[in-house]
Amino acid sequence: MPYSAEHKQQTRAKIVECARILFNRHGYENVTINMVMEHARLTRGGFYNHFRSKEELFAAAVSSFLMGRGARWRADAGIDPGKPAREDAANMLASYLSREHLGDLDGQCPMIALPSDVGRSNSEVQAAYQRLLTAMVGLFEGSLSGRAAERRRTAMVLAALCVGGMVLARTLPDSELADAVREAANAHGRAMLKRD
Amino acid sequence: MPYSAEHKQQTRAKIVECARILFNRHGYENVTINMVMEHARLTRGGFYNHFRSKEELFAAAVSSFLMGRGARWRADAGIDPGKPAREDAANMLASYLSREHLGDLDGQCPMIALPSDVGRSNSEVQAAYQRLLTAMVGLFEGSLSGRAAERRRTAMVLAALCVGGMVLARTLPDSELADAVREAANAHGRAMLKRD
DNA sequence: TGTACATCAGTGAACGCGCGTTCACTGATGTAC
DNA sequence: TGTACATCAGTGAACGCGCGTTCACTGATGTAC
Repeated sequence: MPYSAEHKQQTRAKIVECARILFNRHGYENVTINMVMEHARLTRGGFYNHFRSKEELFAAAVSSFLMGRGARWRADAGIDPGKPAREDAANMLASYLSREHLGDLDGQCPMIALPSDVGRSNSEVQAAYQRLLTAMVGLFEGSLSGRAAERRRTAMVLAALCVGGMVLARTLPDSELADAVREAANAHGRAMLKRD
Repeated sequence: MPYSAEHKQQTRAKIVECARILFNRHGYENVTINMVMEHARLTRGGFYNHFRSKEELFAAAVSSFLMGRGARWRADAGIDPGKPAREDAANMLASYLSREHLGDLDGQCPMIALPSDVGRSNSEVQAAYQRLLTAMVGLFEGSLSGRAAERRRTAMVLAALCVGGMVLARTLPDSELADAVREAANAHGRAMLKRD
């Protein structure tokens, strides 16, 4: 028997992690299989022992964010539906719209690092993206009070603010303007949570 | 003397218009010079009579949106600084976050069709993108009342809502969820304008 | 304990392909006379 | 008015290159005996 049972799985995980970082940094089209495999200290040819295609790798990379940071969002959202984890929502908002998150090109949420790449990819990738947004909306929703429909609507507005503020901030070359947009979105979201 | 003075300019404009549509539809990396030239009913080689590189074309394409729809935003924003053109802002918000705009893949605002492509492009492209956002923020700003700093902050929040709501809606495969996000952003923005 | 062996993760050369760009050319154009 | 000509927008074949993917192989591994 060759190698241990989890050896292959570990290699796969290493490839996905390298891919996630590289996709975040350079975008889907600008990352080559070769780049990914070299970063994982492997060679080109071995890739197809783990994935059927580059797109399958992309789906795995977007999903892997959900398993990491995204899992925490879902955990926070699901702790106790009766008790609104208000500070969880406030923390999420503040950290999502923070300067640290903006500068963290490698670890950034794919919703802001790769929005158009995902929009053009296959349904597997888009499903992973949707799960990510659903987790975020769920966290906000759980922390709000009032009627279900209204809570849901407010949670979606907060998500749109988070993503919109960061997508803009990421793209604007004038970093003062970028910070102003980010901070305006942050302050408005905070006020919405406080008002609730 | 060969050809008329504006003949070349017209050809160039046709190439830019075809490019703008194709970039919007497929993204920067997935559009080839050949595709653009064929759509303009020209041949590959002639491209370099008009542009030095593909990236220069991209900058021209993003700018061309500013000259079209974007110019209207700036005109609306600048009509009369003293008189807040409130219905202009309400119209902008409603039409930006409309289902029509979401479905109009060809004519869509580049801020939502190409956010990550622009983020990865050169400074010429990013400058065009920033001008687009500045025009949008300017329009909202002019329609609000209150102190300058507060108006600016609110205008930025509205812009983040517009872009965030549409970026999400464009990427979500579940179209009911996409509509819900879009509508939530729309309703919240409308309420902000009304409250002002 | 030691050896023979089957497995398959990983290697690296090669494949066909289409890209952005270059270049020698061609032929429609408007001017000069 | 008619013709010769210089210009240069547009043509289309060709360039080098790097991509995603395939494939014959190799050699580290853990088991069987």
